[in-house]
Amino acid sequence: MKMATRKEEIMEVSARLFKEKGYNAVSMRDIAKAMGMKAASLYNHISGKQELLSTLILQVARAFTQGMDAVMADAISPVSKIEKIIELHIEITINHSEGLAALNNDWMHLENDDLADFLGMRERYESNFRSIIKDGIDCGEISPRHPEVILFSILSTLRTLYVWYQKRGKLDANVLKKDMVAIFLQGIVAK
Amino acid sequence: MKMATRKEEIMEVSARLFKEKGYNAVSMRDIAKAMGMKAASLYNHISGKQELLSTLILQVARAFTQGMDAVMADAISPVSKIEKIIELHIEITINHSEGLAALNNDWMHLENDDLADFLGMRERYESNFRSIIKDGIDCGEISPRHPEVILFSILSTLRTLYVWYQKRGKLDANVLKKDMVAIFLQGIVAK
DNA sequence: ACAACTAACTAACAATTGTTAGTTTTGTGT
DNA sequence: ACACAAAACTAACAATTGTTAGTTAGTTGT
Repeated sequence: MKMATRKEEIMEVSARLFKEKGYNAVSMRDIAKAMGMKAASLYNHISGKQELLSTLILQVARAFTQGMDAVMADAISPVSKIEKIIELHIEITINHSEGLAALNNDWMHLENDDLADFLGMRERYESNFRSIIKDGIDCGEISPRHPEVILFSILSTLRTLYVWYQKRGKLDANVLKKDMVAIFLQGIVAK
Repeated sequence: MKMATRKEEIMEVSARLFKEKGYNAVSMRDIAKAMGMKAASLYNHISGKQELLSTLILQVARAFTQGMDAVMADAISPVSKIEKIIELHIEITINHSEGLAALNNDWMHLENDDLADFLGMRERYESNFRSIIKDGIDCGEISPRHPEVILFSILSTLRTLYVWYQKRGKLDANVLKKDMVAIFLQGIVAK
């Protein structure tokens, strides 16, 4: 039985609103109105506004961490790892589209341990990605450009995927993956 | 004489704060404190918080529009145009670093005409970029991938440039440009 | 010295914020 | 039918928000 708890409903609604206007521009009363109830009633299900944000963000962050760990454990070439990372981002974009906006735009409003957890995961993620690129350059599989530029070119695109994915009328996930891999690996110039 | 007016100082300080915490998380009292004065005193120089945001964003948006117009007027190949666009973004990133954050993250808090102006400029910009890519594909200069995927891959990276540019200890603008052009045109795979 | 400006100040406002306390309604198992 | 828990409600709170009014200090031109 696919029974969504009331708490999960609140989280979905909040995620949608946060995505549209940002964490600070959404009031508890806004969330309540979208749920068809009064602000005070929300507190029967959640501890506060912060919980909404941190649950949302850390959930997605853990999905990334977990996915990256799997990629790192795989005994494949650096370029194949990058392909897997692109797949990972597409999959998370499809399944956590709303939470991704909060992660990208509102992580700085996390507090204390939640903020530290997030930053830790982000740093580990980037550092894993960086080492994949460096390995690729060292073994001659990847062109010897500045690793940081490669990293941020790919990562910026992957991180912003959620903005485009639904706006541009549902391009198929497989087409998207194939084209993105082609662009980053072979470039856009016809040969 | 390089005399910055008080209003310009306020705009710089606001831009810095908006970049760190986002428009809605910065109060007029925050801005005032950073300026070493009281919130009410700000109103001797500006009309309100909205003016700060719209001035900041529309200034940068106009720089983009102007730059794109110049590129479109140039009688060069599609790929050369894309190179020029990359240059344009790097230049704006260096000169308007702070305003870029507001443009990227807080444009939805613009009101009325300002919002309409911004959306108009953004749409025109993207549509110009899209037509350059399509021209390139039509004339065989660019690989026949989904144009939308090419567009958003490049544009996402360019738009997020400001986040990385200063964090990663000042990599030279020329190196940055050379590597980014190489990555998008030739890809990252060694040949 | 005096008038005119500029730019700071203090004090206060109405609205909105997240949240709590206490109460009533709704639904479920016995 | 009754008890119990879940989940909604009303009312209110202290704090913070953007902004205005009125005042005072500092600078400049004559």
